Amino acid sequence: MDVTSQLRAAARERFGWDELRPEQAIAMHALMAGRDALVVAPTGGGKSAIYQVPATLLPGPTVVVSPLLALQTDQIAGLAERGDDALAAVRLSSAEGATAQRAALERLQSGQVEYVFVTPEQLADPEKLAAIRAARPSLIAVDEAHCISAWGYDFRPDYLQLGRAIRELGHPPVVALTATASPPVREDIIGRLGLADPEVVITGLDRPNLFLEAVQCVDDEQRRQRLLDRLQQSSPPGIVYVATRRAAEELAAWLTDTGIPATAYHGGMAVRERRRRHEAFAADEVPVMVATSAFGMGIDKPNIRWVNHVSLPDSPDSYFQEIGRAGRDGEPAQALLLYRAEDTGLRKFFTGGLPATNDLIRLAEALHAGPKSRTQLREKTGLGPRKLGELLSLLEEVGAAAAAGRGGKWRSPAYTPPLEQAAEAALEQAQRRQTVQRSRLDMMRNLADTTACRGQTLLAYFGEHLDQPCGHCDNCLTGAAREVEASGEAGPYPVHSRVTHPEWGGGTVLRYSGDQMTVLFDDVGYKTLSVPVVEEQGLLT
DNA sequence: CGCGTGAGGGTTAACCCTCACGCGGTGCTTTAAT
Repeated sequence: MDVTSQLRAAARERFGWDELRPEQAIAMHALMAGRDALVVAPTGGGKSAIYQVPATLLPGPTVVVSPLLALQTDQIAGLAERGDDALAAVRLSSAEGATAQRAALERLQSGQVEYVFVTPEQLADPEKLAAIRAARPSLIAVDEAHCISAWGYDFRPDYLQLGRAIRELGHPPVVALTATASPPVREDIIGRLGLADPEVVITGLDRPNLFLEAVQCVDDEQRRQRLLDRLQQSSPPGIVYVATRRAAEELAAWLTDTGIPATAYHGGMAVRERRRRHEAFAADEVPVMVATSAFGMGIDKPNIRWVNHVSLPDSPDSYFQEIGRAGRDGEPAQALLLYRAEDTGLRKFFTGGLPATNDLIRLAEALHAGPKSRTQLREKTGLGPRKLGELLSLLEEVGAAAAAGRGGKWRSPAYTPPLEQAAEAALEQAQRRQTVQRSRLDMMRNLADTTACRGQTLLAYFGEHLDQPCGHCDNCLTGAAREVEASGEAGPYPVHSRVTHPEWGGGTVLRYSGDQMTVLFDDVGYKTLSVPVVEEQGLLT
């Protein structure tokens, strides 16, 4: 039986899926042939199948790396529902007691388990990693892989160590899955995981049933009023995204007072309360959810009619992910962005500052004095766990830190640069990342301000090209998009061609709009340039 | 980075301005005390 027939048979018999979509099949074939893959596809687009089906055909267990325990719980429940021993799944996490963990590992060693769910933090534990390695995994799936980029650098540093964990597990085929990833994020995922010539599968990102709008507001009062006006005309269920926990609570209370029953949701609430509210929303008992970005991954509710933003997201990546939760059923849905110029301040703050040179030097020094565990390094340098993770990975990137064997310790590599030089290189690396992140925020601002077609602008950001204006945004509706289109310069360089700027280096042309062009530079991120200026001064080559 | 807040000073006395300061998201983990 050939691979295609095997995959089809497994999908039908084990999971009850009669058809495999072409994108699913392409990715599965790559994995079956021993290759890595990166899949960008919307939630609910059958991403899980891409690892679940090949897992049943490959000889060993499959390691599933997933960021949230709640997400893992749902996925394990979904597999258990099939009632098939060949789909047995276990989880290693802080939610399991010592006894449960031992039992899970024993089942894993004796070959009774097909799927092992873990967080990146679990793989950072040398003993657990060794136990998983002993079970000889034949496939690794990294779900919600954009978390590497979004969280790895400061929030959850173990995300940056996934590449090493994969190597230590013998680098079986790896599939990274996410609903959104702009080119820099894709590059980050591939680089960080150490994917080798992966099969990259990107499904259509345009969402014709989503109507996109953006309105700039002068103050919060006006913004609230506009939101209220809109909500009074909209049918629930819907999500309002806000930037802070306090705003979530206050806005939910205010809407409720005004006659629109709303519930708040954010990361500061007790886990049980969060789950209760999430379930109430899923069951249509709560019509309006006012939430921070904590309300996101794992929401697979088909009938969300609108997603409104009452603050500017930090990037088109986040924006796309958040509005993407509306209209999964294919019925018309609205995405309204109410923003203020001042919103960018908070986002810049969240991006974080640059590390102190002193801290970098002290850490490099401590490593130089001999191999140390994280705990020892924290004692030696006085750095908090999060900061330590961030600085360690920066030093690792510039060759001034490395894992010392498999014991979870860190050391200075043999040819480590001098302390000051290492610190300077690490700082430059952090600066580069900050510059790129800020350019993504600029692009978000751009997307909000533009009078051009928003669908085209958004897709261009992701490196995709829409031949025609999208026809489902406010600017298309008013005709503003057509005017911009009509005044558009014929670009001197084709879309997606490579160019070089004297100061910013190499980049890729993404889009022309009016007399502006957007270029994604490898080192400094997204830039918008004036086409006449570029032509007159011969800025690009 | 930029907002809201409260203290303090200045004063045509009940308010106005200035300035400093705190605050702000995302979740894993593990552990100590009830």
